[in-house]
Amino acid sequence: MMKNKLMNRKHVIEVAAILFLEKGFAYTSMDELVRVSKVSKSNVYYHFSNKEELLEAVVDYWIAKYHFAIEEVINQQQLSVEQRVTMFLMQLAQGVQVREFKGSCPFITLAIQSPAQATQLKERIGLFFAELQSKVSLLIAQGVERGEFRKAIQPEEIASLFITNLEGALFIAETQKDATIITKTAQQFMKLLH
Amino acid sequence: MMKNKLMNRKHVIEVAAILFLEKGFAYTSMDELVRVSKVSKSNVYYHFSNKEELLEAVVDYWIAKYHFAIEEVINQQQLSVEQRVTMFLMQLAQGVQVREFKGSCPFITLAIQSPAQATQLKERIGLFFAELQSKVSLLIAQGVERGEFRKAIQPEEIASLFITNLEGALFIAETQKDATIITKTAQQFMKLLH
DNA sequence: CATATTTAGTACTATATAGTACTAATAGAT
DNA sequence: ATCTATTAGTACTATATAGTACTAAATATG
Repeated sequence: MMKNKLMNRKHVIEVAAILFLEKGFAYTSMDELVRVSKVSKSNVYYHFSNKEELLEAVVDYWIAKYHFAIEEVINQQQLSVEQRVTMFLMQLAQGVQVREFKGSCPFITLAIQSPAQATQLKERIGLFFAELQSKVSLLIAQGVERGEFRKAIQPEEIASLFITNLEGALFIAETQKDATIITKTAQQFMKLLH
Repeated sequence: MMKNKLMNRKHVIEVAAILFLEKGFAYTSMDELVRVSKVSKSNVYYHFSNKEELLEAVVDYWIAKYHFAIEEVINQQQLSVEQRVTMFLMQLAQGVQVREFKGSCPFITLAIQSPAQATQLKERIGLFFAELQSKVSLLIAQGVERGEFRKAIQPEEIASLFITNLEGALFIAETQKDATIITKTAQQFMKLLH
């Protein structure tokens, strides 16, 4: 059954990653995780000494997943900035729909649901957004260089705006149960940069 | 002690409104609410048959509070649209700081933390944003009429963008513990409309 | 093969906490 | 003055659930 070491660990994280978003961290019991993942409780606690440690692993999982997805689209230099952004947002919108409009932004959703003492976790999420900011800045700068956006555009400031806009779109999509708003608002936004 | 009927009810809602945002709905016990509010447990349950009913009252409280604050700034017709928007955002930013960067947007924060079965509550919050959207549309349209924004601006679409941007700014402010981003991004945003 | 790591299973404990049941006092309204 | 609505207090129950303790088996690794 066990193909390779730590297979259960990874599986538990993946199941928890979905459950924590769809049902909420506080509303997901370890017993339910055991039931859904089909991994024994003793083994779950063998890998994670408590629920909060599992939550940290879940946050790391989402960060790694997003980092990977972001790098993948950014590196497709043959595409326009607008095309790459749209591609990425379509992935996000799909994820939101798959999760039935729950946990549209995994990071802020988990940060909000985490217990007050989980400061470490919140810092890591803060760092993620700081890194995202610089990546988007470079992308916007590239858009300006390539003539996609007008010259007056300040990459840093517009990157900040882009991210806040995206985050808001994710949560509004959640409340309105409409994932199209994610790509639509970004399209509108980029129109303002032409 | 009791000045007027239902004084405790109101007081409990106000205390819960803060506790639910600062500590989280799931992490706020009814015992703590009793301790902080200094209202007896029996009386709390006299007014609210369970915790979820209290949560609904809290959401209604925030909706009423925001509606009032929004109407108040919108109606100051002698001010420019930009001035009114900035005024309102400064109020929001102050609230975020007072709550120490917790629950920057009360509605989405509470919606995310509410139990899965609280569908009613989520619908009410969805409605709030729909109403907000039409109010902001009118305001943007006024900005175009008055020549503050360029003529090509489409009020509906830009209102949607403005709201997503604001929501995102609130949550990014929370993760970065920096409230200035709320007014800054809005300023940047409105620059794009000139 | 021998040893360490990973896994399952079962039963259990401890604790937090939502909610109840009662009595009795106080305030408001008519 | 009387009746109803609101309040406090105290003690209690029921339950969910995080985490533990143990045994034993299966798998990986050197």
